[in-house]
Amino acid sequence: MGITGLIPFLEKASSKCHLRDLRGQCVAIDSYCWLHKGAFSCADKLVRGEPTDLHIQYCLKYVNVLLSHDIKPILVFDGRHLPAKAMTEAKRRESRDSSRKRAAELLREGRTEEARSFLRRCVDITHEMALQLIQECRKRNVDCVVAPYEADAQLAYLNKKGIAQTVITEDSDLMLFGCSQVLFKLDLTGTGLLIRSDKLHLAMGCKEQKYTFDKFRYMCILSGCDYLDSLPGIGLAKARKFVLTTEETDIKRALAKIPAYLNMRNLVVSEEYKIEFLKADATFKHMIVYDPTERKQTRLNDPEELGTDLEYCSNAGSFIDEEMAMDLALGNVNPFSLKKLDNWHPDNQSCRPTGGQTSSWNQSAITKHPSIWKPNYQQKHRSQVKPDVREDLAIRNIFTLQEPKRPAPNPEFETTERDESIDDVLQAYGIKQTDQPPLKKLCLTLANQGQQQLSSINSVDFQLLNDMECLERSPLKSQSRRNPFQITSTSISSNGNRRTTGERNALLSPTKLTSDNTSLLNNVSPVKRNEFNSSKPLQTTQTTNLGGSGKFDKLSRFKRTIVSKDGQKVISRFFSSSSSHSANKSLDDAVSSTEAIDNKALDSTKLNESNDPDATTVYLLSPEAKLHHRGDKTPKKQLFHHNPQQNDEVCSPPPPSKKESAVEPVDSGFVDEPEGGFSSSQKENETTNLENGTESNKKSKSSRLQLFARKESSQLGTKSLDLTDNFETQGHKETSPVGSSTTSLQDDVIEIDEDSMPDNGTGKNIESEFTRQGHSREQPLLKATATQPQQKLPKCTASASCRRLGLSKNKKSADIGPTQSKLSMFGFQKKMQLK
DNA sequence: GTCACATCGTCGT
DNA sequence: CGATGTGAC
Repeated sequence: MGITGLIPFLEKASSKCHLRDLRGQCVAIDSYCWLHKGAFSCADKLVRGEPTDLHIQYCLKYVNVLLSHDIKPILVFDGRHLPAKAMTEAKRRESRDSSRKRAAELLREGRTEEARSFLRRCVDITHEMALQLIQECRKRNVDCVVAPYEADAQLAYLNKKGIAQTVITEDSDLMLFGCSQVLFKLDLTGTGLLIRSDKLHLAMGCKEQKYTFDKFRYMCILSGCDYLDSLPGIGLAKARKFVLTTEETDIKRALAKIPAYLNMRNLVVSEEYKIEFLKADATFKHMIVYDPTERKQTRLNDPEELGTDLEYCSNAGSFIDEEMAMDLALGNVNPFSLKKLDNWHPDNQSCRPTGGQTSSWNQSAITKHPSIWKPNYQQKHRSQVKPDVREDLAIRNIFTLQEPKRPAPNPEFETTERDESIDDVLQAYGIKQTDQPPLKKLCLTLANQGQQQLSSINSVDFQLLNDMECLERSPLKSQSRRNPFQITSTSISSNGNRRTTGERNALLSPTKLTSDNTSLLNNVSPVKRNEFNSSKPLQTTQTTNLGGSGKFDKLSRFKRTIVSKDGQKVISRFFSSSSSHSANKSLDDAVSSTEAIDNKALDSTKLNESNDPDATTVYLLSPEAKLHHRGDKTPKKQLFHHNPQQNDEVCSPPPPSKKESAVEPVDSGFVDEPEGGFSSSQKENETTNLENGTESNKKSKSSRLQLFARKESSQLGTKSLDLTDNFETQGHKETSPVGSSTTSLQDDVIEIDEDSMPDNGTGKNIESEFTRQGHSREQPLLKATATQPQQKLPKCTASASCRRLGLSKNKKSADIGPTQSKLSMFGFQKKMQLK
């Protein structure tokens, strides 16, 4: 049950967070949450015992999203039930049984819809499901741990030990176990609510000096927790009042004073309650957990260290023998029966990851994260405590075991890496220093020859050059045999829409990622980057400093916005109304359908249908968003129309939407791009490609479009240019997707002449904008053609989005205006208006 | 204002 | 599991 009302109570200790803010970290996940949510998609099958892996795939989507943000996930699963929770579990089982019976009755009566709702309520997350997910994770080299008892304590232990810097869960109990920071309400777009324990005093409403974590925990237990019901009439508010009022340090004596402090004369604090309170407290502090690096069970905190009488630890679990404990932690045994189900062992050579393969993932995926099960993991990877993507945590290439890809930008570099030598930096990025001079020379030459020449050089490289110069490091020496930044690969097949596996691999290979360079070194020297951005017209990143404060954290939350011409409407992805729920199939349909739908076949059909040279479209969705909105009927996708006469063969176009005249809020990705985050964008594309190879074309096109936008922004004046040749392969026909493009460099604004776009007057135009340096001027940056129903817009409200984030509707940002307030809330807000 | 309790949604398309 | 609404005190 958690602590009722705790998350809203902790509002002041919480902040909206995007996974990009956790880049480079190791994160421990309460996998039950994902499995439980995922089980909703196939509840009837699970209840009936029919084979399905939809819930597993749902979890893997989350794993994928984490990987795409350079985050090492550790999936943690519940183990045995604590004696203290036996009652709760019995009640749940009872409830599930009655739901099942009710569902069966309704089914017999033919009331299938009602039956369905009861079927959902009786889904139990079994260890077999957990094992199914664990096995998929093993294939991908994603670590999993089954807790001896509750996952909560295990998560807290991984956090306490420094193995995981953040914990992801939906259960507010995690805060009581002492996690330093917990991410709640994570969605597939990567946004969540981060609560930090060092801010808890703000939520408690007391001075930092007066605050102790013990007080917080006492408050929560008093208000009622899993291990102890609250005294009647005591909730969070009264418990808070009490723990802040009493000066009594001995909690047992303090408890006796509750009625007096709270003016509740009728309240009786029994001796039994006091003991149960101390037991509950000890359960939170000393629950048995598993240490994967030591390979043994231990307690979350040492009772001796905290002066806790072991007598009170009776509800905190008991130890089991070492070998069984290991098997339990690995997931090999059923936690309750201890029956052996699997025989996986990290030391066993035959248990190496083979790569993921599911019905919708037709690419293998093996992360290169070091496993926590490797001996001396913590000694070897101590730097994990300090986020550092370069050595330990980078997902170098989750597709293959090829050479590492240069890691995505890490905001942490701003503070931690600035003093490194350029050699170190370049090496860290897998760039040989000898690779640099020709590029540098070329850039300088071209720069000297004037702006016109720059159309033939990747402006991203110019940015890199500048950053290198800004670093003022020792001159680089010899000539390179290979320029890692040069545009080499052939990303587009001549048939335009379909790539062979080889072509796809080429597209995904590290050397292909020329666009990664966008801002690699920007992150090394953001200050210099800013200087560069403001002083030179050749601007390739969308870096924006909304507040003009120079604070990089604000920079990192740069917002690319999509605005109307008058800039009135502000619509974020969160304002997008969710797609209307289609009429549910009858339960009979769902449960009796034994013909599995071949998604792959469906997708390929769509792809073929979409192969229409007259209606080339490009998704502007972020890869994360695409995870959500796949398929041509999903409403949140934003289509970008190209002039077919421009011989655009960028990639396979998705089938044009049926209602081209309608417009839907533009979604993310395009606006959600981390600053300079091209590598991450690419990576995300790769990751999402895992799900479905046929998606790769449009996704990579989205990526290129983003680059395209940036490249456009780098051009002065009005100029028509063949952008794609700059970053696509030479020798492949690929012309600018739009005819004439105008840019306004000073405002980082790109304007693509809408007249060049064949929307035939049926589409609505959307203008997007980069705001920069606090400019309030809203300039059109990109006009795109959208295909979504305009009618959905009014549904989108700020309060709805607040609710979604678990924030108070009344929450306001004091120092910024309403628009920027929203911007800061969502990080990647967009403004949009429809004509 | 605070708390207790009941009810609903969680996915997917 | 949390979010939300309602009613009692």
